[in-house]
Amino acid sequence: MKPGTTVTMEPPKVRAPNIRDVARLAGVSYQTVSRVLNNAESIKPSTKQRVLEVIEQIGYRPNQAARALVTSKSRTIGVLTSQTAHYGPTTSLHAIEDAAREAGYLITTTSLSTSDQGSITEGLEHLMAQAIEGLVVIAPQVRVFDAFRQLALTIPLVTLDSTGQDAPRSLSVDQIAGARMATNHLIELGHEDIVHVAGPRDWIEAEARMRGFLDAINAADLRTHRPVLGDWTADFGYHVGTELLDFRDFTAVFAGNDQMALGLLHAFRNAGLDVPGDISVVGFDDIPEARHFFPPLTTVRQDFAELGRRSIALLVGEIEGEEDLDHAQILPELIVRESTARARR
Amino acid sequence: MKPGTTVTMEPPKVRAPNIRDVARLAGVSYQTVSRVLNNAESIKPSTKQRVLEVIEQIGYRPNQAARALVTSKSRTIGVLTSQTAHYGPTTSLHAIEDAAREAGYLITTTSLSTSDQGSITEGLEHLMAQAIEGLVVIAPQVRVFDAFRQLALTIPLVTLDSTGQDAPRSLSVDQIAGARMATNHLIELGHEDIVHVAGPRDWIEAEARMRGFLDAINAADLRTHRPVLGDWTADFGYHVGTELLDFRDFTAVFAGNDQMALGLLHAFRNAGLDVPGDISVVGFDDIPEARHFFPPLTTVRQDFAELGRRSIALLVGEIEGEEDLDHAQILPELIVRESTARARR
DNA sequence: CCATGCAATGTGAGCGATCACATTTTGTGA
DNA sequence: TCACAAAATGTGATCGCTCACATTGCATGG
Repeated sequence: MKPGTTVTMEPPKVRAPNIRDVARLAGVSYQTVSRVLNNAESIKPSTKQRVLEVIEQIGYRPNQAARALVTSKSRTIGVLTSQTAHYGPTTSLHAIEDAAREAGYLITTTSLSTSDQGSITEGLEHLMAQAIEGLVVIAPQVRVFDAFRQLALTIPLVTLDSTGQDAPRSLSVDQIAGARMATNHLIELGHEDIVHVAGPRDWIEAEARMRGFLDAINAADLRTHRPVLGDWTADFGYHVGTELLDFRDFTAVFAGNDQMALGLLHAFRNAGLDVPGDISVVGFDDIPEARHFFPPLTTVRQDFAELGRRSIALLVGEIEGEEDLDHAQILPELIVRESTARARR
Repeated sequence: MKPGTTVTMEPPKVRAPNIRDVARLAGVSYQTVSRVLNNAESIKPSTKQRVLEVIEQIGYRPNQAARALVTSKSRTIGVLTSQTAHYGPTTSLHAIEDAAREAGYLITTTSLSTSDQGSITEGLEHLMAQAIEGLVVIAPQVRVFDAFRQLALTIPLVTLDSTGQDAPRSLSVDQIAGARMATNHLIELGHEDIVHVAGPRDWIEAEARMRGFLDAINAADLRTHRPVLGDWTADFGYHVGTELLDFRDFTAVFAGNDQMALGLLHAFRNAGLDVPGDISVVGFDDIPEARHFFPPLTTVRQDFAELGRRSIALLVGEIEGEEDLDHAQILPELIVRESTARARR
């Protein structure tokens, strides 16, 4: 085999303007230009003006790599998210991007297709290779914390989780309260046999909703079966709905999210049952489509955008060493529509 | 120099190890370490091995900023996306992230909350400030191209659009064909009065679907009203569905996406109409929930993940100067479920 | 009129890597 | 045995910027 012939293409002569080009054209030193770029104080307004004009004129853009190299600050925040196209995480992500951009930070996202330890570690490594200054974990699974600890990472971390106790810094919608609200709503309607279709085992959110459900059940001195563990999809809701009808007696279902609720509605309809006449169904999230389900879904609304914004506020605060950060939980809201009614007796 | 005389008691800085630390510990020059990092050819296996061991041992991570500075390559791809939590764009985005990571590129995303020219330009500027080497535009609106041209950007661009003619490099699901398939399906069922509820005016995808619809209508010598322009949401579908019933005669609706179709189903059901008995409805996208709508929705499936993967293949190919890139359109697929039936006469 | 002090601006060094080229080591055939 | 090319490794310069410190300009007061 021939030795690797490295095809070195002649780089175009057109080099991007640098700080010295600006300095020369403005008739100042490069340090003065640097001061203008960094809003230093002792700069004569007329000088600043002149420099800014040159920058504008030649379309100068500061080289972030050079800046990052010398300051060892990347101004980049990493986001680790699970690879789901769900409404909640996506909405939060958009809000995070907006908020970060506004705070002058850059976002790099890595999504996890699988939730095994290996891919989590790999995703984290990928982000760390970019020298991120902070990390946001959306829809976190418990294992993320293990991976984080294992890598002995020291950057600030904010998780959009639920319990607020696993991670030192976390932020969340109070999902336990939300689940309690949903369950109590059913209890108040007279339901005594309520099934909970939960999310996957290792999702913190799933666990919190389950806990809220069980809290409410216990407080009302009711009994229940062990919650069914699902995968958040409508398909799962449909299948479990079909199966449930075969071997369980119940008058209401509290689904861990709206998609699974949709599948349940489908299954019950197929079986000739009326919702809410025969069975009441409650979801969680209040995705924009929930009000157009048949019947329109009673669910728990979460403010995902607010969650995203606050997570960045928290993280940036921590990166920049501020005190008194706002960790308060966000309260969800019960939205009663037409999928719930008094229990038949 | 005399060994032993210099007591190296440097104050242990909390500095991350650099290439020279590795070199010293491995007993080679920094250049050799660099060669190992970049998989250069002429490295003795034993040397390489030793260097890799040191790297592993002290947890050395190459500094991307320094590398980017000297190579003027950021290995970063920007993604510009609209701030919607919709299934399609989100799925593509995840696929893009995966594919990019695999190709050794980093993704930074910017989402546009509004679609005015200003915010598009701002979003592009934000990405350019990171020296991105390529740009992927998801769910592009026509104005993005104007902004791109106006900034006189010279980096490779791939758009996940539909028509494939506005941009020099674009990749798409053949949405015109998809819309034609959906419409022909209705025509074959004997429908003669078909309404199209389209997406927003400045979305290329909306336009392509509209064009496919009109093509099919014309080919069948049918007449139709001017399509209604919507906003992709279920809410809009619901409202327009209610209004349509008041002043138009039709037996079928082709909705620009599944969400609007869901809203239409809701509106028709509210009016006491049966789908598909009285009215047939077709959607577009095949979101995972579509099969659980009431009734399960006939729709056009797009392979969003494949689209995302191919967009990165295309972009990376272009960045690295390859030839023979695959621009072939991806064919969508008609999924017939229960929301369509023969026209009543 | 000059020492003083502060505001404004300039100079040299270096962040951590790669590039181009220089140098040493190794392998080969005459 | 030795010239000599190829393989392996080393040295100096440099990317664009910020840092720490040095220098200049200019009003002020004694």
